[in-house]
Amino acid sequence: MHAEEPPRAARAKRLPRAVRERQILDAAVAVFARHGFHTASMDEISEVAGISKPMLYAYLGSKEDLYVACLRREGERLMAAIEAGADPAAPPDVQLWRGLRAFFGFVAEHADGWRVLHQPASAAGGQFAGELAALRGRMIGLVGRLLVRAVSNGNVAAGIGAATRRDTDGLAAALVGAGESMADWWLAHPDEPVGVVASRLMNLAWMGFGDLVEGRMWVPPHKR
Amino acid sequence: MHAEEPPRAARAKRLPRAVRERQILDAAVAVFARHGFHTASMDEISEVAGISKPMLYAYLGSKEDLYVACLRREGERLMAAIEAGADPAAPPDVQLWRGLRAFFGFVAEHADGWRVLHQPASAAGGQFAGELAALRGRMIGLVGRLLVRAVSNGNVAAGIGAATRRDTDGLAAALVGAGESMADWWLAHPDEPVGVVASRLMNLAWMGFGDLVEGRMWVPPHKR
DNA sequence: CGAAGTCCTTACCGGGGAGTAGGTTGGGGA
DNA sequence: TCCCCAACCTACTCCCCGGTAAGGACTTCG
Repeated sequence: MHAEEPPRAARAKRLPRAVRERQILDAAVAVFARHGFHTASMDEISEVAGISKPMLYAYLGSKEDLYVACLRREGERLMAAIEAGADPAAPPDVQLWRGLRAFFGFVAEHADGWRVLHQPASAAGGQFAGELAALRGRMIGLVGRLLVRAVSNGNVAAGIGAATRRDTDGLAAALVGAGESMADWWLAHPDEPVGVVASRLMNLAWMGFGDLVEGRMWVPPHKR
Repeated sequence: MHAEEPPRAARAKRLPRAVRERQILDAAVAVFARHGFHTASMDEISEVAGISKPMLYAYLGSKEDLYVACLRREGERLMAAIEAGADPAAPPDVQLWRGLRAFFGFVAEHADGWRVLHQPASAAGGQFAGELAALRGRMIGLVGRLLVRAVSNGNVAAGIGAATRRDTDGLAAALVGAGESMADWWLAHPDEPVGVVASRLMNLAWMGFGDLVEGRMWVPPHKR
């Protein structure tokens, strides 16, 4: 039944340890990004890496060790990307600008790494991912319509006038994410009263968007 | 070995179906919140619910069905809480204010529900939860220090002067969450160039915080 | 009292996947 | 040329956990 065994020379043979470890980590990141930790199988990782299973254990240890290794490598890469553009001498707004550029740059270049870092979710086969996405979509839609209404009551900021719908959708997603994140933070600081937390986010969100409505924008220094 | 079998009357016996279903869902939400979907076992859920395993399957179907039921119930509760305070006649800022209050109110009263909805993560036994939390902490620290520096360069907003450190930490968490969320949104709209996404979040974040630095605040109408 | 139906349990099955035992190949040194 | 060791694979074992079969007890109605 193993009639047409492929020449097998296709799989580069007997590589030095460091190279193999890189290959394995790359494969693991890809698989973990697609399936999440639990649904990912060591068999699939070994297959993607073009290697047999015992090699994984010989080089990277248990499945948990391997996952931690992925988290560490991608995490370090992310932090390195952000800190690379850091310039403590620059004014705060420029620093923030550069940090955001670096962050989104990382996401663009290492989408799988970002997925591994951010969504240990996606665990099951996209089944209740649908449920969650639907709920999230409803909330984003709610906020988005609110923003659209607010925009139509004020002056549309010049820079975002062209693709308003896109902008409001993206901003709505950001607001929802900010709310979720602050909620997590709140769980770690339970002594804060509701009003303080809510008004803090309110100040962040509304004052920012209020400025956009009135046509004030932050622009990168020197045309970039 | 089953020497001192407890009277077992402690477990309320022979309850009507509706009550049992509520008990089961409550237990499932608690367990899923603590362990995530995959690491949670039906045995543990049945134990927490004070019931035997086949009852779960008789009443709620498979493990996935049960999980979906939890998502739906908690999701509906969340949406209901938010929509309850909605008043389309109110001005946008008041609407947003009420929505935030309702949202955080839900999180406060149904922390487990929120966890189930938001972090299908936490999958493994808090092991690499630590890894992720550490990375997130570094990023929040980075942003937090940036905000502290920015505040000390401007006028401290009157309302947040007392607990500046807390405020900046919370705002930093919110900004990080907004960034993560917008990153996810971006993955669903890959045609957007980096600069557009980054500057959109920049406008949201900085203009909002810029106002705070200059002492301008949004205040709830009529002292609430 | 007996029949009927519902609630509930113990005790098991089967599959999938983490982890391993042991043999095989190929290259570098004597 | 021959040996030896490191890289590598095939082919298992074993456990955990989702799911179920088959039967027991309490309650209610004729």
